[in-house]
Amino acid sequence: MKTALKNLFLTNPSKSFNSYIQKCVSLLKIFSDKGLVAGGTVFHCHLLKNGVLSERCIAIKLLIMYLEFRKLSEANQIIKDFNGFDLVVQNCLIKASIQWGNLSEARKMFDEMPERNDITWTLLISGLMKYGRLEESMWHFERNPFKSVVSWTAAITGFVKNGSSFHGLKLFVRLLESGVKPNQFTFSSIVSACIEMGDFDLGMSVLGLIIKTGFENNVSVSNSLITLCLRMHEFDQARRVFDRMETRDVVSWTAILDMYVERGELGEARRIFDEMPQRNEVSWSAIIARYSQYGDHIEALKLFRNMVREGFKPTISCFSSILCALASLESLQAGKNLHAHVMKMGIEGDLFIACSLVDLYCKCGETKDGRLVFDLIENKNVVLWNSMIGGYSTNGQMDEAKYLFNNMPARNNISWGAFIGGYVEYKQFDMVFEVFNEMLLSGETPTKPTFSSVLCACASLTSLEKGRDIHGKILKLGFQYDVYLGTALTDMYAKCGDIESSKQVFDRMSERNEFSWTVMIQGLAESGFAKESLALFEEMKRNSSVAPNELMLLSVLFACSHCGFVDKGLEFFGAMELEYGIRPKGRHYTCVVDMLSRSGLLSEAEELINSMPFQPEANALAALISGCKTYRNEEIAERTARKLVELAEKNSAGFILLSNIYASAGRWIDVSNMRKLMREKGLKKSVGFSWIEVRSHLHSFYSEDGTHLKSAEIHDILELLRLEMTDPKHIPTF
DNA sequence: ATAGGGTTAG
Repeated sequence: MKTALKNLFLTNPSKSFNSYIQKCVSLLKIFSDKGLVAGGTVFHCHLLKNGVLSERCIAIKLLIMYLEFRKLSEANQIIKDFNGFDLVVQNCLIKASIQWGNLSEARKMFDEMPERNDITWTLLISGLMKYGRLEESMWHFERNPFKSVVSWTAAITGFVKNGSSFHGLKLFVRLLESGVKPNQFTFSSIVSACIEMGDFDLGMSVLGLIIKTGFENNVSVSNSLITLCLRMHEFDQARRVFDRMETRDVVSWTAILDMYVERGELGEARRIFDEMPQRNEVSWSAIIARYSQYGDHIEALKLFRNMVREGFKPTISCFSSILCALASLESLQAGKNLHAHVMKMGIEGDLFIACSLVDLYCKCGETKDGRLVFDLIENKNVVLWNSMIGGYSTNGQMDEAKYLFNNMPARNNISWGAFIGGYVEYKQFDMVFEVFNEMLLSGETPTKPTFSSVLCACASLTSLEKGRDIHGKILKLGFQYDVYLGTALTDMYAKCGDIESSKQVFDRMSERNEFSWTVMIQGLAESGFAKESLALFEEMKRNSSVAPNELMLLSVLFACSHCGFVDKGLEFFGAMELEYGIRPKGRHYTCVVDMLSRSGLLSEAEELINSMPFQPEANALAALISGCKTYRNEEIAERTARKLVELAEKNSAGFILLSNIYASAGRWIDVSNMRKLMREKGLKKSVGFSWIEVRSHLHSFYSEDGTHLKSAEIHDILELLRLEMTDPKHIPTF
């Protein structure tokens, strides 16, 4: 930009007029492409001063610039000065109307034009396609007297971008039959169609045609071919295409960068990124998006800062990646700052941005602000609806989620999944299965994450029957087990007590992550297979790159405790911080206290409690008291009980345990005192409930009675049964 | 005027 300006001022308009005009034209294009409103306006004055506004090409470029800036009055002024509407000016206006989404205006202008050229027709055809009006577009295409490659390509591209690749291909065949020669744009589009249809073989036969017509060395065609190979996971082939290219542009580099990212080789990708001969905002977006997708949000933010520092203007996709990173980090303040920035740029109406913003606010627990963003968007798409429903779901606002779900104009399987996920997270399992069944009845196919959340519900209910049923459905759909689904199945079987099936699923998984190992180790430990659990933990340390985590160590300690491996347990406990860098939490202490108390090491257990850097869990004290009971140690029991009373002042868990201990000792007066005290303090025991399944419908019963619809009837029947059992002479009267 | 790389929801 700077050099272009300097260059211009060195040119004398009176001496080399043509070169001067050409430089002005290219500068105007820069102003309008980069959206430099102020610079463009000043440059307008400069042109006025030099008296070159009457030059046709200058006036047109100026008009295009003002249309780009949406400065309508300035644009109209230029049209007036230039003496009205010729074909080129009208084409510019049609293009602007389409860009601003005013299709009816574009149609009106088109219909009223006295003459039209190929560009006019193509503008309308591609414009209609852009807004999904396929039939209307084709109607014009068929009537277009100038069927050039460009209009053919516009129509083909329109089909591909609207997900009708097959129609695009049919049109391509017609193009070949008509004798018009396809160009590099056409081929790029056709390769995209193959990608969209997932048809690698078809892509390869198109490649034959590309070579035959001599386009194989074209940069953009090669770039699409790289993407074709990437999508089909033919990474070596992709690299071969890249290596064969004579010239590569920033797109080629970005595509190959993405290949390494896709293979999970982020280090190699970063190396390529750092060594790329040229970068643009898309290459930046690509690497930033991937860092965020791989969970390194901090690095993504650092890269974003570097990008801005190097003077690149972040694109919409880049903003949405960063907003997504901020959502994952739950940094509300930074998110709000970026929101302000987005508003300043005037892109808050973009659907990608809006979705990310809704997600950001909801992940930070601010569903109201999320809703504000949601309500401001006029043309909502499914994704936006789903974001909002998902936001309410994760925040437990199921009534709001339900209302939106019932009133959305169009649902897809992700909407169902988002809605069901909320019920899973907030443990309303009867609703989970009700909605899930409704989903199946509606003919929607659940996605993998939906299956895994429903499996999680089965695990929580320990409903093996339902779990197996879901497993069957997954098999029937022919889903490949991915890590998430495999882990969910492993967990479900383990929690439902079918440890054999659990092990089977785990053994068959081709890829295992931290969660997979955790659920299996935990499953074995909690099902009483302590030795196997410990062995698996050792195997993981030996054979995988997964590092031990808090939950695994809890399972390992649990296993040691239940196997009576006191020494081994203490060894693991000691190694937690030193070897694995995990600071023991309350749960770990409780587990070790329990282990010591079970084996009669009461004073060691008491010592451990006293040495804790923070408040012990009430359960730890209860475990010790229970040990004292087994090994008859009144002294420690008394001291510990006093601590429990102290603790009970602060939380309800302590109260409940204490009253349970009193109850098991038969001290009913103390029990009733505790209950009274709890009521006075407003402490509430979390509600207990149980459930049964009748004809695949789930009935829940809460400890506060009367929540079941047929509660009264059930009690009547119970009374009948009781009578029958206690009074042999009683004859039931049905 | 037409094309290729990056972006949102569970």
